[in-house]
Amino acid sequence: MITTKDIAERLGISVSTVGRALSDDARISEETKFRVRQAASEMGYVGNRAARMMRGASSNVVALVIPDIRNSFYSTIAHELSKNMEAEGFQLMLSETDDDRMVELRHLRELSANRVAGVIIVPTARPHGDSVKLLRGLPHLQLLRRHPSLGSQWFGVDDHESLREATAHLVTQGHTRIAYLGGPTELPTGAERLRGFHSALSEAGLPDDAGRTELGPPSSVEYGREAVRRLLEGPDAPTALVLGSIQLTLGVLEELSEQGVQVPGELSVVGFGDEPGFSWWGPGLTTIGLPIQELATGCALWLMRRLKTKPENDGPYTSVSPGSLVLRGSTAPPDGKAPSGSA
Amino acid sequence: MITTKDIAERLGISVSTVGRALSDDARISEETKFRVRQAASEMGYVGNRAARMMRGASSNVVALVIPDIRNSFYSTIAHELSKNMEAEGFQLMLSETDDDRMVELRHLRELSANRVAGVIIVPTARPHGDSVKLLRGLPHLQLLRRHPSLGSQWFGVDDHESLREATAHLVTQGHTRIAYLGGPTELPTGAERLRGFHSALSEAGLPDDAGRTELGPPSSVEYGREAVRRLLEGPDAPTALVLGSIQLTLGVLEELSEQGVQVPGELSVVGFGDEPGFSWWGPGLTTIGLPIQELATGCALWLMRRLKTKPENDGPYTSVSPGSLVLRGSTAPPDGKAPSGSA
DNA sequence: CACCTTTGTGCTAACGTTAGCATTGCTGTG
DNA sequence: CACAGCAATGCTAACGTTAGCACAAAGGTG
Repeated sequence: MITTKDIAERLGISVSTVGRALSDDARISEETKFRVRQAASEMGYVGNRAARMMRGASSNVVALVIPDIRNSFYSTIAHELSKNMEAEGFQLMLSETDDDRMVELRHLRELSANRVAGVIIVPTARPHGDSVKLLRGLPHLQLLRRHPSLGSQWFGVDDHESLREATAHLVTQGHTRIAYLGGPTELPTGAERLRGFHSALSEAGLPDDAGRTELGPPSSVEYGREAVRRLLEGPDAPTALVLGSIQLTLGVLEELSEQGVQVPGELSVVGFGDEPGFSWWGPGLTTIGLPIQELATGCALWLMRRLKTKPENDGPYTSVSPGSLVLRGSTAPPDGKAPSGSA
Repeated sequence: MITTKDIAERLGISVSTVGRALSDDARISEETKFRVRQAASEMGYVGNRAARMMRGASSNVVALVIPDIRNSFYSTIAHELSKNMEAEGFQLMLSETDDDRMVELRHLRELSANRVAGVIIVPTARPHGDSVKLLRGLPHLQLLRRHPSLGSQWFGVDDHESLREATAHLVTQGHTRIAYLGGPTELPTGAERLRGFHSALSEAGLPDDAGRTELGPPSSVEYGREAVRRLLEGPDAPTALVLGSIQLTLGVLEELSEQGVQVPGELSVVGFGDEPGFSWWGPGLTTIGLPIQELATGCALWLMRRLKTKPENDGPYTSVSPGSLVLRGSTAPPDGKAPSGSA
């Protein structure tokens, strides 16, 4: 690799002069600057950021720590972050945890060793103590999920209200046997979504056991298939289903298609998230739309500002974006009942 | 940030001893090692890789340079790479080019400044001269697309054969007015796919003008919608459509759903790639399946080996994976003709 | 002409880590 | 007891860059 020393030797000047010429220092003559730049360009010089970091410069890398990039929520986020950060000269490091706290810890160790400038993290259910320590030493931001022992900067969506609204929609249509299929309550998002589901039921005066729930790994398509199979068995199968995870939704849709379940005839369904395929699935999937793009842009802007200014303004920050129910054809009153007021 | 010096001062020993204790050097007494590790752990010491790199250690970061992470091909690749590399202690840097050669160049400059250990790149149509220079100085690997001025290591799929097979399938069913909608021929993949399409037509003895083609930005869902609208206009609209890009496929499916086009009645369709929604779209989308996961694993293994061994074995390497046609319900003979032999 | 200022450049140290070489104190052997 | 050998540790330099200070030459001012 070419260094400033190589350029200096070739031009018979000192490394200091080369360094200053490259950083456009006012004290260097225009002629020298020109010759240095010429030589640097010819020789393919690229500054060594590791050396700059040793001199106190900060890294230009921000890490995104997420469960799985194949989840369209996360790839959307990665894209949006990348786009916003590229404009500011930052690079994006991608770390997938697979929702495994030990993998998360290993990644955080590496990120810390690499002295990344900041971290945007969707934490696992219970991050390792060392992960917490490592994050304390880094500007970081929690995304979607929120763990109390991490920093108090958080960008998320209103999980409770989203699920409440979705469930209320089904209640309004007259459903009384409604199932919820979502992630485990260990995850803050899982807990909030389940809570939203129950809120809607109790607000409607429905008994708590009106709602059947299946909680499982939120990023397992396969679990979605199994769970919906279980839910539809037996005589008192629910007439409506609300989902609390995009991957589970994908599994459910596949299974329902394969088994030829009539939607919304036999079962009303409200999905979670919005994928291209959701609009063309069966009668069109009514689903909980989330402003993921805006969320990611918000994160990017916040972090960019945080990294460019003094770290004084590190007060707690919370941004809760509302979801919105996207109405399509997959929900209808059960057994042709009237749309409302029949309980 | 805690350094070895801090640990040394606290324990009243030299930095050398601390460094050696942490790297488990045989010359250091067990007792000292224990004390150093204890202190390091308590103080939250994390080695500074920038400093190690200055001493000749190589980076543990590999960059993935792709057009857009939201494309499921690329998110699958990113996931697979990440998974394989994490096991070897490598981290993944993500750079999105948006198929813009200047953005690509900016990213490569940064990656080079950060002294990444290697690069896996899906190059833009015509990478900038400086991009080529930069890549020459880095172990790199081309993925899917292949540009002659870059290195001779390439992992791709058989674009020509995949499209030939897909088109031949339609020809066999009796279609004589077939359209191809894919990426521009400036992209090596676009050119190969188009060539495959034409190969199938000429093998079938069909005139070249039997095939209508629409070439546009391969990652624009919107362009897919517009293009299929154009294709279906007019009296001699094609009876079958083959696609050459996953994003264009998404656009086409949306548009066909919205317009209520009968598939395969009015139009037979062969998609590109395989997404969750493809199986439940209309009658099920017949599509060109590609072994993206295997491809990514191959890349990861090749690069990990390359980075761990001496760079002697840098001979040309090419891996071409075959695609496979996934038959579902979206293709049928036109106008109820017999499945074959009716031309 | 002595002095100050300006302009352009060089020298040196520092960042954190590590490898080579030097040093210290001890044990064992002749 | 002298000395070799060894175990444990310290000292120093080097990686590439940059900032502070020093320095030389030239021009301007009294």
